[in-house]
Amino acid sequence: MSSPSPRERLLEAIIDELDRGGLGERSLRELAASVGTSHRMLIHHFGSREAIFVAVVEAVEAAERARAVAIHLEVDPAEHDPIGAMRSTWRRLSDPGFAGRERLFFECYARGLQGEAPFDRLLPAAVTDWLQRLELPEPLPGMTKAQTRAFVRLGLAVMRGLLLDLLATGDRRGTTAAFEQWLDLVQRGMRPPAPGR
Amino acid sequence: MSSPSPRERLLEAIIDELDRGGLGERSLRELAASVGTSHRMLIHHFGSREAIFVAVVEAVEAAERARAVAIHLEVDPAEHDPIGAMRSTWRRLSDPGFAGRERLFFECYARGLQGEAPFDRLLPAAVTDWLQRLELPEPLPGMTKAQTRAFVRLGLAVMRGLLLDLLATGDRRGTTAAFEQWLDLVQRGMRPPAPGR
DNA sequence: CGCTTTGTGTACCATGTGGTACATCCAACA
DNA sequence: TGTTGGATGTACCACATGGTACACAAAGCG
Repeated sequence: MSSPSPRERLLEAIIDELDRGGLGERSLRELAASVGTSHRMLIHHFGSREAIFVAVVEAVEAAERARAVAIHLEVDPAEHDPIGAMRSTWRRLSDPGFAGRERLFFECYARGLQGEAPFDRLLPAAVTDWLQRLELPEPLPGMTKAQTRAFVRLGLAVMRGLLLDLLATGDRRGTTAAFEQWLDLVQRGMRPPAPGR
Repeated sequence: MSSPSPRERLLEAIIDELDRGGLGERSLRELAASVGTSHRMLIHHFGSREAIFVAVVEAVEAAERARAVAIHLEVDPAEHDPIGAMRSTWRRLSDPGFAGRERLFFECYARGLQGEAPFDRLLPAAVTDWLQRLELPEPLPGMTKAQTRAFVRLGLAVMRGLLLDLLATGDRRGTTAAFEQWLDLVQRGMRPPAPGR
């Protein structure tokens, strides 16, 4: 609640700016100009260009973690409606308002894959964090524990894959239809094999 | 079979090099040194740094297209074993030998998402090309045509999402288990709802 | 009040950048 | 043979880069 330090204000402005346009090969000066300061100030408050990237990665990571927690809370309360929880998760993820943040996430992810510091520090958590957090208290019906883990992992991949599709095509309707297809499969798969109607 | 032009040889060396390490913020000089030339030569044969990136994107795009075609051919011959085709596709995609090329693909993809030229020209084809190519001649049993399209789209997302996971974690076993979970779901979903055993 | 800390602007630095000019080399070809 | 055209090396250009030195202003505090 105390007035934020200039560093915090700057970081927020930077991330806002990166939400549009990403970081790409931007120089300190470009970045500074786009948030209304001088490169001198960025160096002063962050120490170096690299340190800015570190701060950005940490922010992206924190946002990702917060999202995982939020979804965890939503899924967990054993209301036994995983389908509904998944659907609302997708609805939130596919909100156009988040597109910028997600593009930034994937940019960091990809640069991390190439071993570029400091983006690579995002990777270990990018998958395992979610898997840990989404681990279900007990196996799904008809599955072993390992299968359930694999299923959750698959679910994460579905979200990421469709998100990648959505960001590239902008086709929210089509990707949502694909997601509904997923929910359908899950629903059918979770019914015992031969219910005998 | 004629001896390749120096430009072709250079491009191949460059892409080989990018398979390890990506392009990141590499300068002409770094790039030249890593493939054993001078930056002077790269400019001579390509015209500009940007033009090199164009050539790289085209190569990545061509590789992606070739992969789609190969899979199309494998899936199409109506041998009615889509599960087997998917499995072998995943086995091929998850081959560690392709990891470099896939990292490069995702890097280009992410940079394209940020609007960075010339990577953005990869995006339109990155999804629709696959969907067109994988379009099934007739709807899957129990699905409308639109649902079948959505299903294929979902399948692409599963591959991409799991690939992203695999590249980050290196956990081929775990991601393959997740993929098997997917195949399982598909298999169960494709059976008519109540076969009556 | 003076003193210190912090934020900011101006000017600067060495280095690296993409790109060019020009000379040289070498192989193909008449 | 001489000539030509592409490949290559050296040297260079103007400019942008990340980072620094230093001066100055404002605010907190004794």
